[in-house]
Amino acid sequence: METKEGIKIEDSIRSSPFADHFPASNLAGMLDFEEKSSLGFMELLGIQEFNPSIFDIFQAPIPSKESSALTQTSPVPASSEISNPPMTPNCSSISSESSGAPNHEQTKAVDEEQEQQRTNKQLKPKKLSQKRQREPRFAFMTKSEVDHLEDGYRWRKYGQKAVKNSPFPRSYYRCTNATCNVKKRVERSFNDPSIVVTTYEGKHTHPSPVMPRANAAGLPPGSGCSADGAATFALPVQLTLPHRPQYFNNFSPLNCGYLSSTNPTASIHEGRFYTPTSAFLKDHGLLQDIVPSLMMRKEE
DNA sequence: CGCGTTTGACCCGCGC
DNA sequence: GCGCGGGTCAAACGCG
Repeated sequence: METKEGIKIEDSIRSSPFADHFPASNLAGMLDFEEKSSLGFMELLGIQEFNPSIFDIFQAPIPSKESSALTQTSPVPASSEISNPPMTPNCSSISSESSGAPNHEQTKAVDEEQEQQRTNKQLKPKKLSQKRQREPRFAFMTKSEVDHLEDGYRWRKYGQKAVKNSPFPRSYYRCTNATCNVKKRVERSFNDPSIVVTTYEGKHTHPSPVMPRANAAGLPPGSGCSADGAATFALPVQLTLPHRPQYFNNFSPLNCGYLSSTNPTASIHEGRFYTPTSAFLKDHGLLQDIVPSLMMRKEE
């Protein structure tokens, strides 16, 4: 499944708009860490964890199938992927779920016919089968006692499934904004129940409803949590939660460019994972200030 | 009443 | 072709 759609780590790094901010040595170190570490569940996400920058997903999508080469260490499907074709930035998402799928008016009409037929046949006519176009995905692991981490957006749960070989169910969330197509999956690690794996899919088409300080802190429109789709995440923030999650590894969106560019070893804090919250709090006190600082570093 | 969660059924893709 | 597992739908329900 998803293992097929992994991304090539190094290529992604090099193609990353943040590549300039990752000294080669740092990158190597990070890769080494990724390769050498035998982290159990970490391996499950090994590739994605090391996604060089979440911003790649939105700025320079990478073809998935062609570039998948990183799954050799992942016995279990990976949790994130970059699956958009390398078209122009922002090419995929805003046009809703059907975007990218080859469905035009004709197919739409056909679909409606089929749907009518289904309606006659079944009690519960379901949505028709267009080829599902996967949005870019991005996953990270968080050490937290709460499953659903606050990330600045409002989510509505639309499903929950038992995960094979895991006692923990996987929850499916969708952004409550009607125009927004972003989804996320939340599941706990089988190996370490204290770890929450969150997988985002898609792009927010609206500003974060609870990130008022983003703009105030100097976030230019389009550079961060804005509606124009340049970047789409509100980075997970834990401002109000009693639990302070620990973001794992280099893959955390929070250390894309920030920590890695300053201290390559920071991301392997405690040998396994890194706690960006505390690090950021040192300098900024609030995670909301981090996002702008991250962006501003890019500008430097 | 509106919004979010729960949950069983259904759909779809993939591997065998 | 079939079965399995992931993903989604939508009715029912709960809560403020």
